[in-house]
Amino acid sequence: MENSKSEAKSMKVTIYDIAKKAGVSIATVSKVINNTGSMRESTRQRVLEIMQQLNYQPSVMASALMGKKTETIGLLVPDISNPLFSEMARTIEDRAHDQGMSVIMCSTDDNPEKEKKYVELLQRKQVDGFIVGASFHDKSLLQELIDNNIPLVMLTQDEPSLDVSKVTVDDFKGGYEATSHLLFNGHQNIAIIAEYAYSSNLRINGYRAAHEVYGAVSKEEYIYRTTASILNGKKYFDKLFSRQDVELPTAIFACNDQLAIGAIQAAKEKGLQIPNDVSIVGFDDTILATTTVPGLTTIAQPIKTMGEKIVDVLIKEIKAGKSLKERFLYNPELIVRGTTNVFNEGTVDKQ
Amino acid sequence: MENSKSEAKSMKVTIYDIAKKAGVSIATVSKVINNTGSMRESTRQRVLEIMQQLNYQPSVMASALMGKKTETIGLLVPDISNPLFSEMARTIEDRAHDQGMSVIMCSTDDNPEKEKKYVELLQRKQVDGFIVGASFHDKSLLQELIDNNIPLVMLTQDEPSLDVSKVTVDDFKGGYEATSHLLFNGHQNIAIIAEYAYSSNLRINGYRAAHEVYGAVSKEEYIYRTTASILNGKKYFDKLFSRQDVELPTAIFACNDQLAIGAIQAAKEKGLQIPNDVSIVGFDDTILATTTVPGLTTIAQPIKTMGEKIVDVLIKEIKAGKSLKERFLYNPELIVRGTTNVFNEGTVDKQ
DNA sequence: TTGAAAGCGCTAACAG
DNA sequence: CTGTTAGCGCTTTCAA
Repeated sequence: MENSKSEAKSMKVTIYDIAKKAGVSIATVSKVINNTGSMRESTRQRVLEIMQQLNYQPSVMASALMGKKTETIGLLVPDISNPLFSEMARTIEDRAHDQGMSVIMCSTDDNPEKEKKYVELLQRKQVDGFIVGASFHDKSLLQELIDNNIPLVMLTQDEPSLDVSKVTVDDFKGGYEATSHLLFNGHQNIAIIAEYAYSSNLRINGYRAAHEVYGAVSKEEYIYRTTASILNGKKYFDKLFSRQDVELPTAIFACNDQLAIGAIQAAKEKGLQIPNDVSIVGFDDTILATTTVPGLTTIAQPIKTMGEKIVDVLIKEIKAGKSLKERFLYNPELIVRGTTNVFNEGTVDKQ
Repeated sequence: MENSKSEAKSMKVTIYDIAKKAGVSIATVSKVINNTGSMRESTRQRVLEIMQQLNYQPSVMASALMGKKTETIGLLVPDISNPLFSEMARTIEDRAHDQGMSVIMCSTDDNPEKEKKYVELLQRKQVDGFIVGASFHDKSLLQELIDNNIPLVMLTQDEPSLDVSKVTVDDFKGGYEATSHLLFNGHQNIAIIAEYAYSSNLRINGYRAAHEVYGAVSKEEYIYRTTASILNGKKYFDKLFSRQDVELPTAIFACNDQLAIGAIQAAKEKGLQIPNDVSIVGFDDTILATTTVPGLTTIAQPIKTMGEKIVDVLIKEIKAGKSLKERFLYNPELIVRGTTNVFNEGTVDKQ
C-alpha cells in the first residue's frame, strides 16, 4: 500500500521526499536546487534525477520565508483594460517571464484608496518590486516604499518629486511634434484635450513651444483637461465646439488615443468631415489608432521597448538591492494616418 | 538607540514584535489576526491598536506555508493585450480584489510550451486556483490539475473533455443570431470567418441552423478558420473575395471583433461600401466595436457579468475544496450598429 | 563532500 | 482566556 513508485501520490512532494529517496540530507538537496556549495558530481546527478522523477517543484513560499525572492513583481496602472496599459502589460509580462518572474496586476482607477490597498496587498505578498505606470496620486505611499528600500520604478510618468528610475517617452517632444504637424499643415486654431497627469503638462509645454516656433499664438481657451476615455473625448469636443467666445478650432490634439477617438465620433455626429473640417491627432498609437476610419494620426510611444526596459531596470535594481535612479527617455514618433491632411513630411502609413 | 517609539525601523515588523509590545504571546496575536478563538475584548483591542501603530502586515508567505491560502489566483488567457481579455481581466481583477485576492496573469499565446511553463510556475507559487480563458491546448495539463484537486474553472470555453465548472456565452445562439440578422435582412450569401476554438464550432453550428430555419443553404465554401487578429480578418476577406468558384458573399460573420475589423478594412481598401456592398457582423462587443466608423454590428458577450461570475465560482470552489462542476451559460445579445443595414428588429445603438 | 541544526513568520493543537 | 510548543518547506552556517 505504499507509494514506493515514482507515481507521487497527491501530497505535495517536498525537499524531504527528495532527500530520503536520494539517500542524502535536505541540505544537499537544497544545494543542488540553488546550485550552491560543491559536491560530488554523481550526487548532484542522482538528486537531479529524483527531482525529475518525482516532479518536484520547490515551494516559493518556503524559500521566500527564508529571505529569498518571491519572483513576483507588482504592476500598478490606472486601468488594465485601457489598450495602452494592456499592451504595456503584455510586454512586461513577457519580459518578466523570460527572467522567471511573474506579475500581479492592479488597476488603481486613479483612486488613492485603491492605491493604498494595492500597495499594502502587494507588500504582504512580498513582491520583489513595483512598476508604477502612468499616474499615481498618493505620492507619500510610494515615498514610503522608497524609504524602505523596496525596488520601485516608474513607467510613463516623470513625476519629479519621486527620485527613482523612470522610463518615459519624451512628452514635451511628443506634444511639440503633434502640434508642429498641425501648424505646418496650415492650422492656426489648435485645441488640446489633455489629462490630469504630469505627462500632459509636458505635452502642453510642447504644444506651446511649437506655437512659438511657428509664430502662432496658443490660446489658453483652447486647453482642456480631463481623464482618459472615449466619452470624455466626445464631451470635450462638444464643449469646444459650442463656445462662442473663441474661434472654432480647426484641429484637435488629444493627449491619448481614447480622447482622440471620442473627438472623432463627436465630429462625425456634428457632420464635420475629417480631416477637412477638423483634423485630429492622438497620442500613444494603440490598437485603437488603427481601427478607426480614417486611421488616427497619432504620436507613437515605443510601447514594446519601454515595457521591456522597465522590467530590465527593475530586475537590475532588485538584484542590486538599491535604486539606481536611472532615467530612460524615448523618442515619440509621429504616425500620420487619415485624420490629418498632409501636404508633406512625417512617417506616412495611411490606411 | 532603541526604536522604542512607534516609528518602526526598516526591519519588517513581525508577529513577535506585536506580541512583545502588547505583552501577550504570539498565539494571542495570531488569534486576533485570524479572528479565531476567544479572548478578553480589551486584549483584542490592545493588540489591534499596536498592530495599527506598528503598521503590521502579516506575511502571506508564512501563513501560506502553514497550509493557509495564498489569496492569489492565476489567470491564463491567450493574450492579455486582446481587448476581450483585457476587459475580462479588468473585471476579474476587481471582483477578486473585492474578496481579498489578487491575480497573476499569464498570456499563453496558444502555445503549449508556455501553457506548461505557466501552469508549473503558478503551482510553485501555490496559487489557490486557476481561471483558464478562451483556449488551452494541452488538455492533459489541466486534467492533471483537476486530478490533484486544484481548483480550476474555465471561462469562455466549453471544452467538453474537461469536467469542471464553466462560464460561457451561448455560442450556438450567438452564431444563430448573427446569421439570422443577416438572413432576415435579405442576405443569401453569408461567409463566416471563425477561429480554431471550440466556441467557433458552436457558432458555426448556429450559423448553419439559422440557414436551415430561413430555408437558405449554407455553403461549406464560405466557412473559413483562422486565429484572431485584424490582419487575419483582412487576409481572409481578401481570400473570400478573390475566389472564382463561388458567388461573392454579400455579408460576413466574423467570430470576433478583431477579425471583423480586419474585414472592414479590407472592404474599404477594395472600395466596397459598408453596409451596402457588404455587411459585417462581429462577436464580443469589445471597445473595438465602438471605435470603427460605421460602428460594428456585433454579438455582445456579457463580459462584466461573466468575469464576475467566474471569480465567484472559483472562490466558492476554493472554499469548498472541491470542484462543483457548475455550468453557467449566458445569453449573447445582438448589438446593431452601422455595419449591417437594418430593415427591422434588434437593439439599435447606431453610431 | 556532506549533514545537523537553527531558524524565517505564522498557525494550531493542547495545556494551564 | 492565554501561553507553550511543534511544525510548514526551505536556506544556511558550522562541524564532521
